[in-house]
Amino acid sequence: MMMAEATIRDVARRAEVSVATVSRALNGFENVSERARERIADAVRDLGYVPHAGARSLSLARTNAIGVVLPDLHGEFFSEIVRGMDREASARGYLLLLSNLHGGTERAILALKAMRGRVDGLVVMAPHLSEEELARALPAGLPSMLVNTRGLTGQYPAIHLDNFSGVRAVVDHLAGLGRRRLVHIAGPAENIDALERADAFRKCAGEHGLESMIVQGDFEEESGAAAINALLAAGHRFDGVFAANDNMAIGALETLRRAGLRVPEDVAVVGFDDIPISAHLGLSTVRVRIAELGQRALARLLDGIGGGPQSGDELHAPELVIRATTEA
Amino acid sequence: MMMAEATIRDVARRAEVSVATVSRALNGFENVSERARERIADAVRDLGYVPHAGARSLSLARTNAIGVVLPDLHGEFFSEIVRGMDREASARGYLLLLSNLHGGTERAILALKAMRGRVDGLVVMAPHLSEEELARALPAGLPSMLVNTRGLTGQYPAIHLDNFSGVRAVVDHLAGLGRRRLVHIAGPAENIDALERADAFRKCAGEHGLESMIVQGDFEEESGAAAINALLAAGHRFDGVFAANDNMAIGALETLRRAGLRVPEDVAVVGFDDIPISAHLGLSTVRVRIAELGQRALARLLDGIGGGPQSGDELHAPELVIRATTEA
DNA sequence: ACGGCTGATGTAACCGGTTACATTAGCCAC
DNA sequence: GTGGCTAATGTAACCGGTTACATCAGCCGT
Repeated sequence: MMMAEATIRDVARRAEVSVATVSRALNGFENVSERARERIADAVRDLGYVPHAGARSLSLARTNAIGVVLPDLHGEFFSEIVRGMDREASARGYLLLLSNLHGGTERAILALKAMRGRVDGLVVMAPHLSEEELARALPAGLPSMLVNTRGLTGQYPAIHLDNFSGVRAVVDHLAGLGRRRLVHIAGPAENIDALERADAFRKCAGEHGLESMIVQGDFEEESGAAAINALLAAGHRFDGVFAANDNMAIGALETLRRAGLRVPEDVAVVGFDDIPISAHLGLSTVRVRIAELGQRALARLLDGIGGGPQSGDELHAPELVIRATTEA
Repeated sequence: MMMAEATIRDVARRAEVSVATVSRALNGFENVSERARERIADAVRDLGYVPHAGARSLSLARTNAIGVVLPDLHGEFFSEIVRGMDREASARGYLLLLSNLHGGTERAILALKAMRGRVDGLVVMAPHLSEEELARALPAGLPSMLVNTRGLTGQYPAIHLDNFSGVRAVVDHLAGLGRRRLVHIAGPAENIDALERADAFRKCAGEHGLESMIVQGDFEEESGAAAINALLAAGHRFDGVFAANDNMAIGALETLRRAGLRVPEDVAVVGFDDIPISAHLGLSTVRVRIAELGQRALARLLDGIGGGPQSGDELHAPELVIRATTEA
């Protein structure tokens, strides 16, 4: 059972035909006689021959694989985006070559270069690489799709989460409920989504003429709790909290209740992401269909490889989900 | 910027040396003159040369990639096991080639064969493939590690979740609390973990001399709720529920409370997996360190490829987590 | 009977790297 | 000056597929 792996030449020898004929037979060409076809099928079975995908892609200049380069992502987001990509990839006969970007800039650049010659295209999500670094690292001539990554607009097709429309829906909703003093718990400053959400919040709250303030968080539950504790201790008054993600919203929610405040009567709470737990807790939030975003990114990339239009930026719109933390 | 991608021969020509010298220089061999080294470095920079990993692995018979073949997994489990594998892989300079096994047996076999020549080893989790199918599908000569997969013991190294010890801890715990009439909500019949948990439950409950029954679920939250509803409607009495996973336990928990039963006073509830939401709901459960399992699988596989001992089966022990649904 | 056509097959170059082996240059000792 | 040694380099085969092109057999019409 542990025989050395057979090559196409072994098959040719055993079937007493040439390698060209074997190759043609295995790839379903018409011009192969029935006799040859049978002999080859027998030889393949006897030898347990499986084509060497690496060699194949070298001569075809085509790998049937797509490289996926992601930063260190939190559980739900990571698995959902990969699931979406996988859905599209396997439907179209592609494999996914995964590379997580831990470590510094240099390692990230190496990781990107390691994709050359392994994949037909790249989906890159690299929020912490600068525009120049990214331009330097992306192998020239490799079709690439940028996801939620700043810069290089126009040079590469990209797909972004439409943070602005999500935030606007939240602020409109809170304003519609008559809330007048809002707090935004922001995510880490180096995160592009966190920044966009904070900016959008500032702008939308301003348009509604609401009193608003922004406190810093880091996307973790504890930072949401800490933010609320600090505000309460400082004697701040507010009737609505909008956290940049659900984790922080949950921390905020539990802290508010522990402090004796009623949600939503005294304070309304809204998150962002719609992670599974949010439904259980009745948290109003903005649903991001992450899998769909991943699927869409891959679909556009593959269409581009197939020769379709290499269109520019695309926005992926999220959706407001109203639950108990904003409606009695 | 969109020049055709340079090859090592282009670099050699521009640096006015042979391809052999370029190859040696780029791979850090000693026997290359300083002068040549510089000229080559210049040429590489000017041309934006990036080695073609596919060609490289063809001649080296080494890809620095590991194939990961998983069934359709639910969010948390999928992302955690991949995270664990990625942690180990990227620490050792390997990439992960991901293939999800949707579709039938034939597609699964094709997916496994597609790995030949792309990877140096395989981590396979294929609970729905029979032993013969698996033996037929695994490319001969490709080091493989089986995860939570029945059969082929001895032929391939494997790592399994130790369902038995987890279940025993649960039943011991419930018995220790004085519970005497237990219900087990089982997972889908074709799932190996579900089967093992149900078997272990039967055995352990028997050893304690407890009254026990098993009802069928499908790992989804709704099936947990449905199971409880059916039992209550039928007038069954019980003081402990052990669901084969947390999702079903949560469905059961909410249904019990909605029916006016107190948890844990009237009925204790235990799940399995320890998904993040369980901590929030105070659900007692069995924690499976999934990432650790994935990491361990990859580590053993890589050790094996490196020539280490190809040891046999390994059990991955989970841990009982006691929370509010079993302790007042 | 023969030229031309069609269909099956084989030969060998190629994809882009690595590397065994041959070759050359440079240096030293005698 | 020459033989022997070492270090640097080049040539070409090889990894395992694909495919352009050449070849060849068989069949047709005239």
